[in-house]
Amino acid sequence: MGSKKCMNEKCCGTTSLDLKRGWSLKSGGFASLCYKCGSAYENSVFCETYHSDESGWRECKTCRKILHCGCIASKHLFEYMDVGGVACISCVKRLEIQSLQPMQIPNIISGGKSANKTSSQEAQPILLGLKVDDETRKLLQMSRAIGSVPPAVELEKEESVIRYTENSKRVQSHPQNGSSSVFAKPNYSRPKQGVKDMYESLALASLKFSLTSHLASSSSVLAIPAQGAPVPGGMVESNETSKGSLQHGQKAHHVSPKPPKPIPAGSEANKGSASQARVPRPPTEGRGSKHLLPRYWPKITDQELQQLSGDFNSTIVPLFEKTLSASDAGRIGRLVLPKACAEAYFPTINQSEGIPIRIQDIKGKEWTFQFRFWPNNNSRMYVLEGVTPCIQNMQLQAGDTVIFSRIDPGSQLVIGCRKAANNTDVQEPQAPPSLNCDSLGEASSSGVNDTHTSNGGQASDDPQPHLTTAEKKKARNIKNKRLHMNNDEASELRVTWEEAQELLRPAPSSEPTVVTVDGYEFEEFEEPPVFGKKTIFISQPSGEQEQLVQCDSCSKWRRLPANALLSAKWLCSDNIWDSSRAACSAPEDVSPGDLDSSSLNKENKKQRCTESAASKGGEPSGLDALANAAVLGDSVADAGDNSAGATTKHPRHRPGCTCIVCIQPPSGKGKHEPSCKCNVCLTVRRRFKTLMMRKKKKQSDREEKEKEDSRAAKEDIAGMALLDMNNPGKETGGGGGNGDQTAETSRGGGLDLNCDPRREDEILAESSAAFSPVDVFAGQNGE
DNA sequence: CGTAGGCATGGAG
DNA sequence: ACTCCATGCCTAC
Repeated sequence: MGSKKCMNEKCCGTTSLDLKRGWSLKSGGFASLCYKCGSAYENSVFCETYHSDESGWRECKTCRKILHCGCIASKHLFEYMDVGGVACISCVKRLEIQSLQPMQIPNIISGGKSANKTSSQEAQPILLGLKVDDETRKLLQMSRAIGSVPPAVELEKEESVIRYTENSKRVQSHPQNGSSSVFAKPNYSRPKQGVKDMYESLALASLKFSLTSHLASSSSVLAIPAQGAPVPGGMVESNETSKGSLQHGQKAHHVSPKPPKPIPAGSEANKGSASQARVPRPPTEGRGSKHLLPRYWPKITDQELQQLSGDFNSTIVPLFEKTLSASDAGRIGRLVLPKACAEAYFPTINQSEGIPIRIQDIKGKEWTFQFRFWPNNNSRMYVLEGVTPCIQNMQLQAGDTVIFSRIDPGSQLVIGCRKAANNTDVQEPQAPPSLNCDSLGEASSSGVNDTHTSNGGQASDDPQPHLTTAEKKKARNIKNKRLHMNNDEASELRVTWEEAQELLRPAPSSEPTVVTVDGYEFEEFEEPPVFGKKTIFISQPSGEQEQLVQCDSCSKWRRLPANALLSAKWLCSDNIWDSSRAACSAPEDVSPGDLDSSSLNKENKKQRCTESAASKGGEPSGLDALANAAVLGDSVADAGDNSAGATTKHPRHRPGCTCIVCIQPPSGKGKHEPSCKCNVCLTVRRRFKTLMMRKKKKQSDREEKEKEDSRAAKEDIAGMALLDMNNPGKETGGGGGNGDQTAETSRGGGLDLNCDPRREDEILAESSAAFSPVDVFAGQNGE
């Protein structure tokens, strides 16, 4: 495979066959370019055989992008770069190799967009050296053989030395002539990420090297810090070698045993299973994968890679990965692509609208996304649009990782995923941690997925096996952002949680211990609660309570004893109380119409509830009242009270809704005993407690604020406060006030059934004159 | 009013 | 000082 010739007869290289692949085409594919003449050859037919063995990455002197890779062409490119020639396929502005004499130092090379930023700062070449002697080479080769040395630090046969100065200067020395070419990074005036990456890379090498140093403890060396120069992450220690490494041929000494920034892959490597080591793989070829942060390096095990390659019967080239942010995984469906990755591995786009791009998932299913960008601060922000279906298909959420790979030949892009090792950081507590992309099934390898985990690989040993430091930070970020929810969001969650509580049932086997708190009795259970099937409690005219439950299979409603405890999933066949109804084929206990109509509107329902309860002489309250409204009441209404007319108020109220509105009892009726332990009373007490706390807090806040503001425009402020009182929760004060009032008045002083539950509570808190849980019912009921 | 698109902003590195 | 990018915000539909 590797032996290719440039077909351009005028190519300066003539017979040499050094083509560099990775030039993206508008078609979405990639071309190979002769780095000498720039001739492009579609179909990436070159170099495949070299990728695995000769990968490495270099920085283009012109554009500063990381030209990478593993192909032999890039290695040659590197060599030419060493002698001053630059054939960067990324920046296009190639310097003819012949135009420079060997070792002519292209100190500042024009071309890169940041080239103009360079210049003046000619830092002394304080070096971070990477020097290898034969012994080291053997060691590294061994390490590489077991997968513990990232390609990023793989060796060149010529033992080129790559060094980085403190100020991001890069020095290369070439062993063949013993001299060095020094060229400044265009914007080395600031510590650039790319340099940090380099540091990390070297640090990684150092770490891994040290991890494998038992193989040859006496051998030489890797990362050598500069003279007193602090090395990011403190991964290497200063050493005299730094001076030595200035001069080619001088051996660097010594490996710093001090681990660099924790790069978990390293620790994995330490586990010895090379093929399963989740090693961050440095950028494969791609135009200008410059400064591709290690966090984006695809972390995939050799085993995964092999398996996936096998699955696809092709060569899989992991490109990059990204941990999904909240917005990536959100409903907007926009996945922000790291700029460097987008520019390196995706087709070049010139229009903001971008292009549709087709990406396969592991199953071979093809997704089409819109690959586009937005102008952003003189730069671009690349996004993939329309990813929601794919994300959902893979059941990914924030904190999980998507991995982009490429299938060769053909350059088909593949998207895979890796679930966060511990979703509890960012996900709901009940979500079990998962390492697999369920939707991707077993074929999760190839960097595209986490096959090894599904194969019972080593990941299970390591709580956070594959997370890089950056990822952990990101995870923390996500976590923090989640924690930094504003009050509104928190309220939303509270509501959800309260709703969830309605589904909690005591464990069947557990007996409650009754404790009294503030005069209220609570049942405590030894066993954790279980989620039960949501049911509707109803009261028979006889006063007997029942509950209605809907079959998860046929959706028919069944009447069950009130004390029946149901699992979250319930089928007719589970009806042990009524064998005649223990099959889906049995007629429904309650007509669907009753239930459907019950979801119409609350106001109607409330009225119906009142009417039906009154007419039946019962004293339903709370959930019972709701249930009656939902079932019996609706029946009544359907039979004779359709004239009431449906409104759109409070459409969320449905059978089983336990909001404070729905569970209120009819006016003047249904007062329970203070010690009543029914669901309604417990719920009300709980809510009452919350209300009081909020009220107190709100009052104190308000008082404080009023104290501050009272000096200025007292009357106006008072007016505003009055408005606020009238419109609690309204951020925009004035406008809606009258309308709301009118609405409420028209409902006879009742509640706005459309109101936000949070507001609902506030209204309750402020409108309830008497603060007994039971009176909360009555108080809001227009009495 | 809800949603989506597009851009702006600001924190982090 | 600068870039990147997560997310907020505004506007149009």
